[in-house]
Amino acid sequence: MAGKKSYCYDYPHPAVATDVVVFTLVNEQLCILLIQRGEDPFKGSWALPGGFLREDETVEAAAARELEEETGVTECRPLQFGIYSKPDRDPRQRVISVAFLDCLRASDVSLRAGTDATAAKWQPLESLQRHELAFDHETIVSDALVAARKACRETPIAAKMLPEIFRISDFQSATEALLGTSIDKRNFRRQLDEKNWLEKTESEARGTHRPAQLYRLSRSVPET
Amino acid sequence: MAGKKSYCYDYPHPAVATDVVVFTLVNEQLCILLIQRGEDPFKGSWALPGGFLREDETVEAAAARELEEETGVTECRPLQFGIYSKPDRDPRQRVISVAFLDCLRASDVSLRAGTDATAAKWQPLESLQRHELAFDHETIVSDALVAARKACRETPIAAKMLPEIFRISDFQSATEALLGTSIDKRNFRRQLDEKNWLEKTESEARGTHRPAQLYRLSRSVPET
DNA sequence: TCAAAAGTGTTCTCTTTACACCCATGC
DNA sequence: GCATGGGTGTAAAGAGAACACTTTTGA
Repeated sequence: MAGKKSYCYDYPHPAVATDVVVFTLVNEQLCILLIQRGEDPFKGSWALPGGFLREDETVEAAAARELEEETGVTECRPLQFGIYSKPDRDPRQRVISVAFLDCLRASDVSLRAGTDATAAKWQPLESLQRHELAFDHETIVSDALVAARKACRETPIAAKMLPEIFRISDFQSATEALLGTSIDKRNFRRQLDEKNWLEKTESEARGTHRPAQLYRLSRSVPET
Repeated sequence: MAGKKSYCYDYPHPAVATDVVVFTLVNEQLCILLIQRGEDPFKGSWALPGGFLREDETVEAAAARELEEETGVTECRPLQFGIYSKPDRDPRQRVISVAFLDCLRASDVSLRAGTDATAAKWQPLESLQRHELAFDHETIVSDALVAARKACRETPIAAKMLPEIFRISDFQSATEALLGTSIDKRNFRRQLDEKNWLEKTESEARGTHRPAQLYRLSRSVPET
């Protein structure tokens, strides 16, 4: 592609990459997106989606681009939560990774094996085993979970895992899945209407029960 | 020094630098450390201390090293709070900056002009004018202040601006300077002894008033 | 009429804020 | 004895946690 051009500097420059921890719900279970590496090192292992920073983009833009490339989902605003810079974290060359997280709907994602990936999957966090991930991605995932839990108290990020319109109880389950705790229904609803995160829609959800008011994310909302 | 060796890669690699926002108190006023640039771009302007990441160190280590080089203060643990990666933020070349902050005692610092700096000074934050700083360092400083204010609610970081032993009222003034607010004395003391940040020393401060108990930072304390 | 989920208020506890006086010393 | 900062408690308001029953629908 790039021919044989090479880029030279007087001092060593690290490669800079972004890694993205993508959370979603599959059957009410909190999962993260993993891709299977098609190249050494760690060929065959599962790893976080990510890639190298390009010349003309910020790290935020790089993370959003990677996310779109791996999932087909556009208009993400991944949240930066860490930097990983141990000199030997990648055995090939020095790579500094800027880590991001985002939540999105599993149904919007068309899992696609990327350029250097052979497969992709949604991995339930609960059944993620130790030493299953490449590089230091285990550390990144566990830091991401802490950051996501913090974020979902301050922003409606958990709603990004839901359909465009949803019931309050859906939003509560999503939040509970992310936090790993259960929340009292009345307290959850009260705190919710002190914020301005949701707006009513005209529709209701029907089922073998009382119809439920449906909501969507407000337009004027603190993004991630 | 390094001769004419050069480092080549198949893809463009950005330079990675760390910038450190160092807070201290000079006459009860909150100040930050600035250095005057001896080279273009922005020759003669004031900027944050910082420098490039070396091959064998993490960004945290690089920030600590820079801090030591510019101030002579060892054993810092600067706190990472941001990344600045706009492609054109440095007109010479692409530089990504990982930003850190720390608090330290002005009396421990021997201000020294570094390799590419002609001078260094403590700049009172209050009298920092717009457009006075090089690059995007104004943004970095204002983000640092937000991060430092958050940190001083969670850790005794403000005490790092004080002598090794100090009165509670000193700690309160330092906290107030950092927060830019005044705090009720009794509330401050009550909240303080719910934490385990300080331990009593054997000594007292005397003056034309009732002697004051002196404290030091506890050994087992959440570092920055 | 039953099963299933929706929706709704009150009490208690804990945290945060506001506020004023006496104490020990040096001069 | 007076100026200076040190040290202390209580009440009110707000935030977070605990807790149970009625409503509406579909089958």
